[in-house]
Amino acid sequence: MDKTYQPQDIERTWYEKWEKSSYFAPSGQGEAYSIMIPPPNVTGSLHMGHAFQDTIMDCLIRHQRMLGKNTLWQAGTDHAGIATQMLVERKLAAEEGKTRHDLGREAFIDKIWEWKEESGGTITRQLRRMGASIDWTRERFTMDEGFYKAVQEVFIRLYDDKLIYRGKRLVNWDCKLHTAISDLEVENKDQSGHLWHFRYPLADGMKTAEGKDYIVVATTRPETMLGDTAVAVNPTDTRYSSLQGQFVELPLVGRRIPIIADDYVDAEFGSGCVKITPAHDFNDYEVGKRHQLPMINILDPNGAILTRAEVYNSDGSVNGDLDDRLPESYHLLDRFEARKRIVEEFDQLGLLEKIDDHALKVPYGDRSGVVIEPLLTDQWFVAVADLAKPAIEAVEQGDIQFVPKQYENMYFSWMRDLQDWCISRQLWWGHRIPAWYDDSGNVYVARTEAEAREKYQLGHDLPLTQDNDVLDTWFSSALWTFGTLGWPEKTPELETFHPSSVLVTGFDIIFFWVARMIMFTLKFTDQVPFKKVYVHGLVRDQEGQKMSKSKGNVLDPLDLIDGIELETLVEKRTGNMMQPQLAKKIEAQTRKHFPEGIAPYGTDALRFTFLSLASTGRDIKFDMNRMEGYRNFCNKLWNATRYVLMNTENQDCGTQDEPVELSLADRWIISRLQETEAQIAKHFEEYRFDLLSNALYEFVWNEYCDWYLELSKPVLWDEHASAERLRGTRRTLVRVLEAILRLAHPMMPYITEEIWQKVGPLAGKTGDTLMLQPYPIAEPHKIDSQANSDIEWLKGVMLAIRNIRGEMNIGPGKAISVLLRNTDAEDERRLIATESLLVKLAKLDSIERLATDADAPMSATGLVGAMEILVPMAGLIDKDAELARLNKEVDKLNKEIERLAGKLSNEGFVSKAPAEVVAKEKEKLADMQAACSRLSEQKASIEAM
RNA sequence: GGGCGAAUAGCUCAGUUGGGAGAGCACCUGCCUUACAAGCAGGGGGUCGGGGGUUCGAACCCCUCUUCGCCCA
Repeated sequence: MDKTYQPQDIERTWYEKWEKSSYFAPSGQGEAYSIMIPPPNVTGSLHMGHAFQDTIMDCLIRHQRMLGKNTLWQAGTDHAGIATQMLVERKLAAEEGKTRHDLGREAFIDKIWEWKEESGGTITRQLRRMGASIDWTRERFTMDEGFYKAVQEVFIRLYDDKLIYRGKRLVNWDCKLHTAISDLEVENKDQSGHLWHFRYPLADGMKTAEGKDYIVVATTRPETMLGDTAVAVNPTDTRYSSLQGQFVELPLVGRRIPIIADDYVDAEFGSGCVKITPAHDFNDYEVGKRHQLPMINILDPNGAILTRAEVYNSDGSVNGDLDDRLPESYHLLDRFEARKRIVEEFDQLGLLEKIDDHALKVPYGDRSGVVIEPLLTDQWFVAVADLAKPAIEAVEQGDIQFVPKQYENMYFSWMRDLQDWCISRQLWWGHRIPAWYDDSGNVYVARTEAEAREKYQLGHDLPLTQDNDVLDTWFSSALWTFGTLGWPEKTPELETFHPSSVLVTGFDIIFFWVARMIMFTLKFTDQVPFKKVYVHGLVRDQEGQKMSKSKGNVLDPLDLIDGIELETLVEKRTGNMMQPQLAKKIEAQTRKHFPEGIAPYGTDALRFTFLSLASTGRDIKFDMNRMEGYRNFCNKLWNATRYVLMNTENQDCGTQDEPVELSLADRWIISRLQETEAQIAKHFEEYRFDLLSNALYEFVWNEYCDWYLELSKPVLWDEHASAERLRGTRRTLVRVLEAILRLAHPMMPYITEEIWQKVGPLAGKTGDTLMLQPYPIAEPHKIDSQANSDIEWLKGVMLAIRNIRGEMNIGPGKAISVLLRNTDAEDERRLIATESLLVKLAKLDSIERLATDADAPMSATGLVGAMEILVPMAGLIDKDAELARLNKEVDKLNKEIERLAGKLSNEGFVSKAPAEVVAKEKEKLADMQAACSRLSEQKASIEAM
């Protein structure tokens, strides 16, 4: 083996071997355990969030596989409607100078498929590098034929059950992409804008309480006034009580609109009057519905002013009564141009009261980057009220449990205030809505046109055209757990692996995905989609910022695995940017954070880092220093193995269960292994990957390496040791290491597999791969509390001696003599058991006992319980150094004694605290007082010399 | 404005019915000791965001304020 751990040498070959050997596929034996990957975007590449999430899933699935479950981890990608369409459109424009309209719908979709075949697999290749033990033979894509069948089936059944309807509703409209988009795709940005205060003249000669012939409304979007259909005030606002039910004359358009009263209006804000534009604002839309106001749409799909407004009644039906004319000078004027012009015109008319600066949130499309307009359009909706009820109950009753539990509140709060879900998108790429229309606009929903004719008994000559829209990608994602297992067919996979065991996901998509999966899955399978939802935090950069391409702080997980030169990293981060003006800043930032580029850390170190960061918090700040620490941990494990192999290969390790004699150290490390196994099992149970990885780290480094390997040396290097004793130690060395490898495998699959190939056989294990070995389970009868306390005592003695060496500057090479005083029977017993170990590990010339009252030569002193450890100072140290050291100790003890004495002299504590707590404190105080007086005596005697 | 979350060592974070403040990294000192300098040994460092309350006892429970983050209006 190399002297240092070199991850790049071992990773690739193992993954290929595992995959080729079908180790990832379900075993077909045992209880089923399944995880469905949250499908990443087919256009995407692996980012830190994926890598984090996939590490957790892989850790879970490998653990369950080793526990003997019939495990399925199924992966796939979603078709990402907008993202994919845009990507291929850009490519088409760049390469052929064409738009999708030049090609037509079918040819364009063919182009997308071509692109998908060539480039769609990036992320799955990257997943392999992460070591993800996915059953690739069952990889799914939301646009697969079989999956489309499930999507259609769900749509048709929901429609037939009246849970899907089509209607004219207000949606988030992207004026550049010409489609409705979901709330998830809208990014609200803080911006400083203005609040324009307009005077609206009162009709019919009415006057306000103050005698004015107008009222003032304030708006952040003046252009929408062309579509106003009311002015609202708070019903309790006495300033306007006489005006409720009266009318204003809407300037520029001359429309007569009512003054209504509604609680929605905040009397304290502005003038207390609000203009109501139901067709262009979500709040106004609700107000309009409450008051049966007409809705007047003034914008076209580009966000320009229409030549004629579209007027609807509050139920969405066409209103032919109201005047639909718009001022001619605004026709086809862009919304922002119109805004300017309207403000000017109000000013000229003397109707502009004032302009205030105003901070507001402006919605932007996250793909297009343009301001989103609420727009009245014909869209398909899912009526979610009936679906939500069982979905809420499933969580209330515990059929689905969130981990951590607090996220259930987040889920409930959203589910109890649910809006109907707009599922149609005006795109070409996606699942086309299975609905047909005749010339008079009647809707027929069926799988095919032929089926529609049959189902609705339509004549062959009735012309039908299919709906042009496609479904929201989340609509298909909501079927992911059962749609990918073959539903609506009753497949064996569906029978075995549904419901899935756990969903691993970020809290940011609880609403958009998790909740919808629960609703749809319950509706169509009468099963929950998953029994648990493990919700993890979001990965952020070292400054706590969200990682995003425009901020230039993204890290590619593969660069952390393979390493990357600084210049390449800078180029990667600043090349091909949406906002090139940020490049300089990003370059500087990158050079500051990664002055040397990034070293190759390997997959296992990256995975271990993710796991150790997976606590219950919402933010995960990724810290390169921690990853370096865990790379070092891999190296530690590597080198511990080298030591074990050097001392066991081609030697008698008791593989055939020959008789052995186990030393105290052997019994101790076996005992601690059981405790560690129990701890790890508990942490797995509770999804505490941070505590889990920490428990492993602690055991491997601080116990196995720091103590057990050292304690094994005196045995293995002892020429007089018996065969049983040598065998016992060798067997323990390899067996414990082999157990460590199995314990660690779900976290660090590569290094453990590589090492296990050598260590496994020495521990008597057979099998081609560590992956399929049984996971270690604690055996409580092997917990040896006496061995534990004896070794703790030994550590105490070692620590006392090392402390004296360290502080007295006695080099590690220099052997010293030790005197022991005030030993009790237990100390004596332990001394006999460990003397040879102490002599070798602490590098001692001799250990001698002194009678309890005997005088000692001038010595440095340490305490283990009541036992004094004296290191004679002759020729070694100066008096002052030892006195300083003792003073420090005595001061520390005195502080603690003062605190405890105070506590125990408190009447309240002694009478009210539990008796065992009081007894413990008393004992502690007595021990410390004893220790303090011993050290003080020692101080006095040194001073006297 | 409403809701949620966070604030513990220089940094990143643990801290499980309330009972002696921890880890890793960084720092200081000494060591190339035959597994490992990506290491070993020893050491220093915290008013647990501020204030108030409950309690014999609070990092932990309650109230309040401050700062930061996210979601919603």
